[in-house]
Formats: sequence, C-alpha cells, structure tokens
Amino acid sequence: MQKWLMKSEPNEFSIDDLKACPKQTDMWDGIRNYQARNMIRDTIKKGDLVFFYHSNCALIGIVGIMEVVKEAYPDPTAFEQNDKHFDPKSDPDNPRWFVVDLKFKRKFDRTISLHELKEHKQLEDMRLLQKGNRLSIMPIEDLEWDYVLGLE
DNA sequence: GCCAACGTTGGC
DNA sequence: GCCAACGTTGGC
Repeated sequence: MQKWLMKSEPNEFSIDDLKACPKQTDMWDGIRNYQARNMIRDTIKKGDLVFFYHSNCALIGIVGIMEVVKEAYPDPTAFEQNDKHFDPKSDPDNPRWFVVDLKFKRKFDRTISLHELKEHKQLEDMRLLQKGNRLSIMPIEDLEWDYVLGLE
C-alpha cells in the first residue's frame, strides 16, 4: 500500500470541509497538472493512505489523514462550462483529467507544520521539502510517513 | 525541437 | 502582494 500527500488551500477546501461531506468522502477534483494526473490515473489505489496538507494559509502543514476509497475516474468538473476547472480540451470520450474519491480518516490534534518538518534531518529528502517543488500530489516513503506520525 | 512569453503554485 | 520556480503554449 502506497502513501501520499495531497495539498489543498484550506480557503478552498480544508480537512474540516472533507469531514463535513456526506459519508466524510469527496472527490479530489481540479487537478490540472500532468504529473499529478498520472499518479491519480495510474498509481493511486483503493486503500492507499494520504496526508492532507494545508497550503497557502496561516498555518501551513500536515493536518490529518484520508483514505482512497475509489480509484481514478474522469474529472466531471473538466466538462462543466461554468466550473472554474472547466477544460474545453478534455473530451468526455477521451478524458484528460481524473479524480479519486477520498474519505476522512482522522484529523491530528495539531498541525505538523512545514516549518517543523524542515527541522528534522530524517525528512530532508521528502519531496515536499525540495526546493521549487510545486506538485500538489506526491508519494511519501513509508519511513517518512511513520516518522511524521511520530511527531504528532 | 527550440525557446520566449505567459500562467500558476505556494512560501514568505 | 511579491516573486522564485516551475509548467504550458505557440510561433518559428
């Protein structure tokens, strides 16, 4: 089972928003980056666990855990003209963008901040901490996953 | 295929 | 709001 980290701006969609969804489950829509798309479409499997990361906010960091409950299917927002993620080049017969469904597992008692993650030498190879990294979905090594959980 | 211009991400 | 570090687009 592979582990992941996914970023979201809490102003747009926070871990509390996910928790408030019906069945505490929602589709992770709006991914418009090919590297992230490929991971969603090809690699992310049902049962995988995902760190929920809040970006672009006052307290940046990992805030909890979710679980993949449905594997890739076409992102419907790409076909909706009024949606901000509308992409006229995504053909319903040959979809360009995909989503997975994620279910809330739990929220940490505190945010494990980006600042804090940077202080741990054991985490220095984390994709998240590499300079210039902008991927909104990335794999997490098992050792990194366990280490982060140990900080909680 | 090159690369300049433009758009986006995301920490600060 | 700034801006570095990307990614994408499109003319050539």
